[in-house]
Amino acid sequence: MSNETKTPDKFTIINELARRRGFFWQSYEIYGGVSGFVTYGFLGAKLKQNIEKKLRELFVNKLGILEIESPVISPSKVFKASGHVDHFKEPMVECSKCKKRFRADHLLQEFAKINEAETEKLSLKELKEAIEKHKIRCPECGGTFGEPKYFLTMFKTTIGPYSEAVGYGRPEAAQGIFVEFRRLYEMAREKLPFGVMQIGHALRNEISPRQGLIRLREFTIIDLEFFFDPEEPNCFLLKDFENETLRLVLAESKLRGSEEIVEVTVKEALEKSYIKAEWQAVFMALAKKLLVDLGVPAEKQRFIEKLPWERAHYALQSFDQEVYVERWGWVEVSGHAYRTDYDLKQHMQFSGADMRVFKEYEKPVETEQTVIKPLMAKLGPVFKEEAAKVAEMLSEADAEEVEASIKKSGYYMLGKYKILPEYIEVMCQKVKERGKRFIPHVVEPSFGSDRMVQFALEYAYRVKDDRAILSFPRDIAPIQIGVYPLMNKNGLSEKALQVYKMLLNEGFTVEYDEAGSIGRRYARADEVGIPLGITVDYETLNDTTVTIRDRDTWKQVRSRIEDLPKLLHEYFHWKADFEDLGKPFEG
RNA sequence: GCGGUCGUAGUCUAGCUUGGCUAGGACUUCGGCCUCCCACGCCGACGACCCGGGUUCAAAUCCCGGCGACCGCACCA
Repeated sequence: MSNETKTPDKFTIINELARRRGFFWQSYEIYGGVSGFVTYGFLGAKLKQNIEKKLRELFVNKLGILEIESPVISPSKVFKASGHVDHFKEPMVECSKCKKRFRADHLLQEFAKINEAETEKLSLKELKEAIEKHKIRCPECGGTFGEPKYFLTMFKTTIGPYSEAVGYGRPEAAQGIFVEFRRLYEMAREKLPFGVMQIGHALRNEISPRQGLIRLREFTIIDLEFFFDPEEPNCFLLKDFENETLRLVLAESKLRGSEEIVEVTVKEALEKSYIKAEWQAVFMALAKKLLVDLGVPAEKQRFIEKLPWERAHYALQSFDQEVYVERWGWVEVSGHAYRTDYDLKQHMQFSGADMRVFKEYEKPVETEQTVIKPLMAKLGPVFKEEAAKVAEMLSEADAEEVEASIKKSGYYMLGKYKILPEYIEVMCQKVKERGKRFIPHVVEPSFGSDRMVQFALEYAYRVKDDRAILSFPRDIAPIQIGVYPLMNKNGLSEKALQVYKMLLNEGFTVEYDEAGSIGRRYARADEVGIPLGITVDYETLNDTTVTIRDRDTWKQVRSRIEDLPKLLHEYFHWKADFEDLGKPFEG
């Protein structure tokens, strides 16, 4: 604990509030705590669920997205194929004198002026040699460096009792979707475009995670893989979103050293090809809307384009959606990557499974093709045991090239084999193609669930009369309604409990509180962001009306108990405002 | 992982220099009183020296190690 009398910043206050009221806290506290792991209390868990629900409402239903759940542990092959084993690591060297660690490639870039594209290709051995060749010493103390070593940011484990069966904890949920592509495509009734989403835990062994919910070693990721035909890249929802504005920081600005924000409509962004894929632009517009719905104003959001060397290995173009927070400035909340056919192609290559889809032409295309037919009766006697091999090579050879060569010089050199005209028959074959096979392209919006929780808290937090209030949008508040007897006697609590039970049966998330003064209970409720408070007072006993209190304005209205279910359902579905809930009441 | 600062109830903190503690206070929480609508007041209760080792008759206090936090460096495909 520091002695400084600095006033704590918003992040500190929110994390303290979160811990005190049970939104979330660092896990394993009784053993001293481990950074990068967090436990959500029931308020936090509920808030997170509500945020995820909100995302589902926006992304899943309208687009017919299929939601799945796949394992966290995968066999090593999956992440070898995906490229993570190769890319999800950093070469580090340690100074033998002061023990400081540096990125080996960064040292070469800085002190030997070797560019990034080249340092990336170097092996550990080559890195070591390059460091020695350029006589690079520790920039801190001038000491020499030890052997370069990779730091792998994936969690590694073994599957079953055999240590050679290496498994990895997934650093993203996307691969769980790609590896199941064939089955999922079938479930999507073999039609493009379609999307698959999953919400689940992911693991990254961060070197030093210390920013609360912003950087965790185990976190909840939401990956949505949207598959489409690159020849039909049009988005059928574009009309609905083309006039939405996006605030972009383009790579070209960043190259000029500027973080200038250009504000354009979705339509303009596509016309000026700031964004390459229509679907990606629409997902970005949806992502912006999601964060607005979570309470983050549009002007506190931006999309920043990644420079080529900043991009993940799979991405052709990618934008990070960032939210401005007081403590750290702009922080990523979602990534929007155009992954092309990279992942499916890799898995196709590594697994041998065919990841292509079949697309039928409107009319079958008939083409005439020149085909070489090897005549085994001739090849056999000439090439003996090599005849089969020659025949195979022939059928794979370019027929037109063979034909041309024979016409020109009377023979064709197939590698070291001399092919004479009589060995083959050149035929003209009519081929009817009904369609073609191709690997779909993918755009991926990917959200950090925990960060959305953090940002929802940050933007919900305000102070009124020295009291903390979490002004969550009403549909993500963990608790919807508080029910309070004005006093704890004369039958008020019995009546309040009736109201409480009635609202529970109506499906609301309700809390009953009779402890302490009414003002204290309102304050407690404000602090966890309960939008409405219902108070049973002496008038209730006469005319069965109660007061309803608004968290944000502290205003109150009066309504009949029997009208509550209808009014409240409307309120929480944004079909009614607070003023519509009853007659104004002065306490 | 390195360097600096630091670790006392749910929270904020006093005590540490110079060892003597039955560890003090405030807020919160819980129980009670008060016709009580914005953390009112009054009575009462629960609750802590980060962990381990050492020095000592005696350790919250001194020493060593570990763990954790904050800030900076590095890292964040």
